[in-house]
Amino acid sequence: MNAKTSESTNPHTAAGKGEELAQAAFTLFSTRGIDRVNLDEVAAAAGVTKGSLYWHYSSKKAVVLAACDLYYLRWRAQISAATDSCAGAYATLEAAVAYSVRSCLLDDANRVFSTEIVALSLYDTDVRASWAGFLDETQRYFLGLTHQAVGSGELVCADVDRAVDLMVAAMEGIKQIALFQPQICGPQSEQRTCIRLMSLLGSQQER
Amino acid sequence: MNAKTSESTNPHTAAGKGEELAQAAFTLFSTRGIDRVNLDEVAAAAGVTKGSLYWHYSSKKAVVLAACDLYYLRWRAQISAATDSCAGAYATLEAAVAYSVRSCLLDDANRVFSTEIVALSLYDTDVRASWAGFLDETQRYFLGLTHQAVGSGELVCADVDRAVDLMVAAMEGIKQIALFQPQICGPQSEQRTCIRLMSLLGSQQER
DNA sequence: CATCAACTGTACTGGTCAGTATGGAGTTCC
DNA sequence: GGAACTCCATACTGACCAGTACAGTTGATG
Repeated sequence: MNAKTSESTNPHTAAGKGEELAQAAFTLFSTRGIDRVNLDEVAAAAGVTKGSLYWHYSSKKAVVLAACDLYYLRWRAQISAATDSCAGAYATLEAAVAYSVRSCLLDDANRVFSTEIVALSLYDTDVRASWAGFLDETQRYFLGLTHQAVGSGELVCADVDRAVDLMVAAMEGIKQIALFQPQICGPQSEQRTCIRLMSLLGSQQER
Repeated sequence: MNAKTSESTNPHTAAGKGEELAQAAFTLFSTRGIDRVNLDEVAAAAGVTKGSLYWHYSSKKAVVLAACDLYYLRWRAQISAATDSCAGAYATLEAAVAYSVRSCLLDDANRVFSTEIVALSLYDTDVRASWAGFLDETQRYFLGLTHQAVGSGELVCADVDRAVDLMVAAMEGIKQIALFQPQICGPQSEQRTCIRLMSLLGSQQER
């Protein structure tokens, strides 16, 4: 009960050990899974020991939640990096879908981490709430872009809300199924997947 | 190394303790998760002790794989029960999708078990191979029905293979997302989800 | 210099649990 | 009747690991 609580919920010491521990935890969790990584390893990967880790975080669950927050931050940074050179809502939407598909199919760390968190969410309401917020954020992100693309006449879609729902669900499903069908991870399949997902959002209008 | 191997791979003693242990394991695993259930509990739920369990199964992993096989058996039984009164490929397809959506959205045990197995598949190649076979079976099931419906003129679909791929992926995604959006589990939403998924397979032809 | 707070390391505890060792009970078959 | 096999229970081991106790160390501040 030191500064633990404020640290884990509000890591104001940006590049401090708290942050470094969260990064080490994320790296380990997303390669070997949460249950298979102990906090001694996390601490060691950050260059400290468990005694120090427990000063920054009150429990393993707090470490997991910090790793989640880091994952969200990185998603935001990467999705905006993948789309910042795009002009127009439709092009942005295409780039965002392309980035998401790529990370679903090729980024093992992404798959491992999200699968682990989903499994944890079955039993832990805090983790579930955290991940639900993130899912909601991504959904709203795609929803906003799709509405923009429809508004600008680049896209025609009868029911944007449901279309985005379905597209996001399909994306999650593809991420999961890719683990069992590695053959769908090739570049040509990746592109076809993007086209299929985009078609769920409506039909593109020529100018 | 007793009769363990033959038992776990070929449970010929149909209603024996081996089967009963697998059922107990499935029930426990699909409510509390695999890591959170120990083999003493599994044995106790089947009315025996761990010593007996280890005569029937060589390891916890063997118990998990037996529970998987039980899950596959039950899926086959339930999907055929849900469709056996249907006349025609399209009606069968509709009923199969409706059953799958219902079990995705409302059946917690189904969600917990499959999520746990997917998470385990990240690290265990045997479990992954087992689940991959099941995914392949379900995919081929929907593929066969869709081809039939197209062949009989009830359905029009340009690319059946890709359409089924996408529909199955969307179904998996919906199952996962439902954990975080309980509001989509209502009956009216369930029906809309079915219609949406069916529309992925093509457009129905009036007779 | 004394004091306090931030931070870290070492060593330990307590609980959990997969897997093992072993000694049976019941049955079958020679 | 005894040998062999099937099935089961009791008791134990050994490893793992989250969390705790506590004693530093460092640096800022009055």
